[in-house]
Formats: sequence, structure tokens, C-alpha cells
Amino acid sequence: MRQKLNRLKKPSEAWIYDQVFSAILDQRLMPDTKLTEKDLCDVFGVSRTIIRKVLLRLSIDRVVELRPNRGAVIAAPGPEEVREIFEARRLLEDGIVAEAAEKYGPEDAQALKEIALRERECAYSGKPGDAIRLSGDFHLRLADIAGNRPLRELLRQLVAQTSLAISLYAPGGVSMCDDDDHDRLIAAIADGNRGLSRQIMHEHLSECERSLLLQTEQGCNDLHTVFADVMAAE
Amino acid sequence: MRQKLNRLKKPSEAWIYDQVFSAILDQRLMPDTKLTEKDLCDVFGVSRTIIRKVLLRLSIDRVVELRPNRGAVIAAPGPEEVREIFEARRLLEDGIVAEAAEKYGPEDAQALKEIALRERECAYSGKPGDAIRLSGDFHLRLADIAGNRPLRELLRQLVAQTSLAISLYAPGGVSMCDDDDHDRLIAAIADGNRGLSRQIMHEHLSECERSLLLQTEQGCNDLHTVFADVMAAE
DNA sequence: GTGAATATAATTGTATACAATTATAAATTA
DNA sequence: TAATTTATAATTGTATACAATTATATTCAC
Repeated sequence: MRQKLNRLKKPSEAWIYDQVFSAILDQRLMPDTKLTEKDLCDVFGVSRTIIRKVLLRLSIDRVVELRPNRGAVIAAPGPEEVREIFEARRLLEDGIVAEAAEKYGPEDAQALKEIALRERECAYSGKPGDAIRLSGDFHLRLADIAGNRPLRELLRQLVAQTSLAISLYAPGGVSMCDDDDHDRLIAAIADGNRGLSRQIMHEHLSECERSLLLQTEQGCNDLHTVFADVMAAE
Repeated sequence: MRQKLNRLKKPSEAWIYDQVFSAILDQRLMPDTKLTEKDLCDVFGVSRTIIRKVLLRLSIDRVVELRPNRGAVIAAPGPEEVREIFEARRLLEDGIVAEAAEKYGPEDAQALKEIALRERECAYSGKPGDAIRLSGDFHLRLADIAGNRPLRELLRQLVAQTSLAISLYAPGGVSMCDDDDHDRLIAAIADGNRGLSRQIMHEHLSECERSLLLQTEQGCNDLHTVFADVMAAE
């Protein structure tokens, strides 16, 4: 609705990136969907040059897969890769939140509470895509507070991958992060309690991972894997 | 020498990336050097399309800085950012090496020793650029053993940034990582000793950081910073 | 001669044209 | 009809042309 005006101006690379990413989070773009360059050019009214830059950035964030000579598709990380992503996040964020607990100032608390509130609103008003995005913003804000910029950039990539994983594996598209976790995290950080902050963060990420349907082999299109147990029984 | 033949074939994007990166490690390209697209086109005999992809990848690895409308320059991370890079590496690699100590197999030891040996050879035969590259390969190989692919990709980016930092701040271009550290690391991992491996890795990275000339404000072109203490005395 | 304003050149950003590759449809043969 | 081959169309990869921007040189006033 607010984009009608943009019809005249040319949309920027960053804006197109966000639009595609949002479409993935909202499950309007499903995994393995092909992203034909020409179609995206027509949709957004820009040349292939711009679209290709967007696709390259999305592929760096592992949200789309770029197959040489065969175009781009929405990525479909398997259960094992999702587990690895969460393991990586635990490693990074245990450290980040501990640092954030030390460097945190009162003005940070306000911003964190604001994000957590909006996240809850979206979760309860049928906007799971926005809720996922805000959950990611919350974790990135913690990295901002911790103040290590290279580390923040790495986390940004992991958050993007996690967001895709959630929209893939979360049951019924429901927001999955328990909002109370975020509130309890804010309290622990405000207390400057490194150990408790770490513990909550670690458990929070593990809980998120557990809530995903990673046992079932959904999203696996490889027939060999699908029928592996059947054939083993023969 | 081996590239004379490639004069006819077109060099690939990945090869050009490596050539530019190597030039940086060998200090044939110094920080703040401008990378004019047309010049690179002439040098490598490809169109700007390819060069721009290479520059985009290098900028993602924070090895070159991409300034809108003003072209690309070799990045010049300041002392503070270098410290953050090392802090991030300690966080990631403490976890990686602990995992590697568990999953390691005999065939891995051979590969690690091979890399450590070649690294030492390069360090002592006046090839600091190659030594830096091999040191990075050593750490990435540990990530391979640990077996977390998303985490390995993040470390790859940090290793690239570290390599640039070393070539910038290492005294006299000397190889800086004490090779004994790598050997001791191999031994600890071979023993499956998680705690010791972590400890050696952590201390190793801290030692690397300390050996850099991060106190002096060399490489800082900001006049405000340069004359900050002088003006404060007035 | 110095500094501002302007003109010129060089460089980057975007769109498009063409080549190479892959996917799809039609035709041929068993 | 089913499978294989061939022809056609669609798509991606690369190079280049043009537009927009920035950098450099020149001119002019003081």
C-alpha cells in the first residue's frame, strides 16, 4: 500500500532484498522456488544488473542457493544444517550476551523492551513473518550493545539463516520464540549478571531449536533419503 | 610462471579474487590503495562485470572497502577493529577446537602436520604472504574437522580479515604465529583433550594479537586522532 | 598568486545486447 | 507408444553502451 508511490522512483537494491526476504519469512515464497531473473526484473522494474546483486547478497546469507548456469532458488536447509546453525548461534551468542550484560546502559533497556513488545504483538495478531524478523532484530540489538562489529555481522548472517529455518520448520507458522525468554533476558542483562544471561540465552536457543520439527524429514526431496529405512528393512 | 598459459583462457572470478588477496598479503597492495575497475579489467583481461563481482566478494570479506560512487580501496582496519576481530576469533575458535578434539580422526593429523610444516618453510624462506595464508588454512582445517559448516564459513571471513590485519600490523612482515603453538595444538587435539585444546587456542590467538603493533597509531589517517593528544595538552 | 567557478575528463552505476548454456518441445525411430 | 534425437525456446553469463556522479584541470576575478 505504501509502495504505490514508489512505482515511479526506482526501488533500491536494499529494498528489493528486504522484499524478497520478507516474502520468504511470510511463506509467500516456498523453498526450492525458482527465482527467475527476468521475472524479478519485471516485478520490481529494474534491470538484471540490480537483481543479480540482490541474488548474490541473498546467496551469501544462504537464504537462496545460486546454482551455476541454472539460476537461483529459495534455499532449503536440511534438519542437520539447521542444527548446525543453532549450535553456531549458541557459541556466538553465549559470548555476545555476556559482553552485553557488562556494557549495557539504561537507554538500551528501553530499545530492547520496545522490540520485545512489538514482537509479541505481531505474534498474537497473525503476523508470524514480522514476529520472526523482530525476534532477529532483538538478538542483533544485543550484539550492538556488546559492541563487537565483526561479530555482529557474523550474527546477522546466522539470524537470516535461522529466520528461514523457522519459517520452514516452525509448526503452523506460529511464532516460536517464547517471548518470556526475551523478557527474562532483559532482566538478567539489566542486572549485569553475566552468568545468568548466558544461561538464559543458551537455554533459549536450545528451546527454539527443540520447538522446530527437525525430526521429521520434511523438506527433504531426495528420494534415496526418503526411502532409506524402507529399503534397509528389505 | 604457471600462469603464462592462462593468457589465452579467461581467468575465473575465483582466481582473480585469489590474486588480489595474495597481492594484499604480500603487501604489493597497501591499504587505501584505490582499485580502479578499468585498471583491473586491463590487467586480467575481463570485463567490468567480473571485476565488480570480485570487488563485491572482497568487500563482504572486509578486505576492500566499497565506497558508493567513489570506487574500491584496500581496507585499513584500525587497531580497535583488529582487536574486535581477534576477540571474535577467540569466541568462535575456542568452541571449534573443542569440537575438533572430539571428532578428530588419525587422517586429520596428517593433513594438519602437513600444513604446519609448509607454513614453517614459508616463514623461514622469506614468503610471509604464503605463511599467513597457510596459517589461515590451518585454522580452517580445524573448523572442517569440527564439522559445523555454517561456523566454518563465518571463520573463513574472520580469517581473511585477520590475514589483512597481520600484513598491516606485523612487524617487518615476519610470520607472526609461533609455529610451536600449532604443533602443540595438534598434540592436544590428537589426545582428545578438549580443555587443553581450548586453552592453547585461546592463548595462541591472544599471543598473535599481542605480537601486532596495535599500540602505535600507524595506519590511522584521521588527523583528529593523530593530533588528539597534542590538542588536549593545549 | 590565490581562490572560486566552470568546463573537461575519468570513473562508477545501470541498462542492454550478445554469447553460452540449459530447459522444453517436436520429430524420428524402433 | 516409449525412448532417443534434434530443433527451438528460455535463461543465465559476459561484454559493452550509455547515464550519473565524482575527480581533475582550466578559466576568470580579485
